Amino acid sequence: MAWNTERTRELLLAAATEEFSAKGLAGARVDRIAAAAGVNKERIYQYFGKKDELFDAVLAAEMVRVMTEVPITGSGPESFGEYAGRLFDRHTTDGVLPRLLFWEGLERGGDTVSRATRSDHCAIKVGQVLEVLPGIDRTDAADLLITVITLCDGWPVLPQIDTLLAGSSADRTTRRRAFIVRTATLLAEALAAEAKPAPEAALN
Amino acid sequence: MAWNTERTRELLLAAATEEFSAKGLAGARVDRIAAAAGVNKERIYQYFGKKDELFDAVLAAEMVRVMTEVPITGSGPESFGEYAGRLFDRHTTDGVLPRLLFWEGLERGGDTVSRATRSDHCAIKVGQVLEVLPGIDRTDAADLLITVITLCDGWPVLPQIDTLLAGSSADRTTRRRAFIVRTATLLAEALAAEAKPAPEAALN
DNA sequence: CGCAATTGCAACTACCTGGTTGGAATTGCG
DNA sequence: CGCAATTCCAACCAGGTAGTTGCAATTGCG
Repeated sequence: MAWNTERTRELLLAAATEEFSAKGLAGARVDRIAAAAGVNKERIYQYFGKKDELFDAVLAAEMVRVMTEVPITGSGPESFGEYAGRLFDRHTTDGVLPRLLFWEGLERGGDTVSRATRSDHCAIKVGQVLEVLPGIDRTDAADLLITVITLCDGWPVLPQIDTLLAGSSADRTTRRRAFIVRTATLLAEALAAEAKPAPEAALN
Repeated sequence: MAWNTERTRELLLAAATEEFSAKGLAGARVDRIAAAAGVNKERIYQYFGKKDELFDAVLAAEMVRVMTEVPITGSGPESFGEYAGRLFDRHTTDGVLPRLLFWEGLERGGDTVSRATRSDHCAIKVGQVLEVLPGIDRTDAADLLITVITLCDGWPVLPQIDTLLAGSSADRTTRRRAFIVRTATLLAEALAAEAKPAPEAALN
């Protein structure tokens, strides 16, 4: 054996991540990925099979990365709101994962090739929510997560909406962040209050 | 003069809407649009210039259509929540506009060609929010709209997220709708309360 | 050093793309 | 009916695509 095969793989994966994020599955060019990685074209087919499978590898890796980089910790609605803020920041400074997710949703209509590995990590995420907001319904936890993810991921992908509706003031990002954090906290509070009814107020 | 030129235009626009929604700007095929419209290829270039401009025409038309079909009416937070529900329904039964918006955001990075006409209609929308929730800040109204639009539009485009996080139970759509309506109502209540401080409770 | 695994190179296939062109056919107003 | 505007048809262009192949060069373990 010879060569550092692992390094070649990672170079390709990194270049592919950039390319797919920018241009999508159909728009990405295999030649460009190989050139950016400084690696020959056929390595892609050797290591990942075809374009589609390379995209899968990229998306899975990126999901796991972000999920571990931005954990849900602490306890109570405030903590959950603060998580939303961190996720927002992460996506604002690096919009790769949001873009990959929306590309996948649009170009493949949700028919993921390798759903298996990813769903495990997602289950962990729902578990984290239940730890921070104990007692709430599992379905509500999932919906809460979906809401926050949709809001944080949608922001870097839909700059038009913001410009059209709110104009282009300098600190739009700051305002949007604050609004999302507020939304997340508010929702978490509502669900938590419902889980363990307050001493004075009953259900409703 | 002869021929029904207006009809030709509309046939092309309808076919293009379908094609662009499904495949995006880069993925759409001019030949396929022409064939679906039962019209010859060069008509597209004659009427709309190039592919890009056809996309603009499609997106503008679709935005105006949905905006007029789903107005923001009534008064109070409940009314706003009900608007969110109607928007959700509209996008769930016909996901064309959401897809077009996300395609544009991803493929053109927010650099819209014809922003002018669309921004007018958006200003109207913000105005409608201010009528339903009088007294709230204009920026908050915009953020409220952006939030609801992101949630309602993101849903049909990101089926993966839902499947991964919440499983694939039969009534996911119903649950998601309820959660979004609740979120919209909750936010509207919070902003309205802030606008005209309650008799008993002061600011904060 | 030797040798097998890995890689670079460059050409190649087979096909698809947006956009254009020239001429013939169709339409319906006046 | 005449005629001009509109449309169809079919070929065409220049360029780009994913994926493959055969061969020579490089690498580093044993």
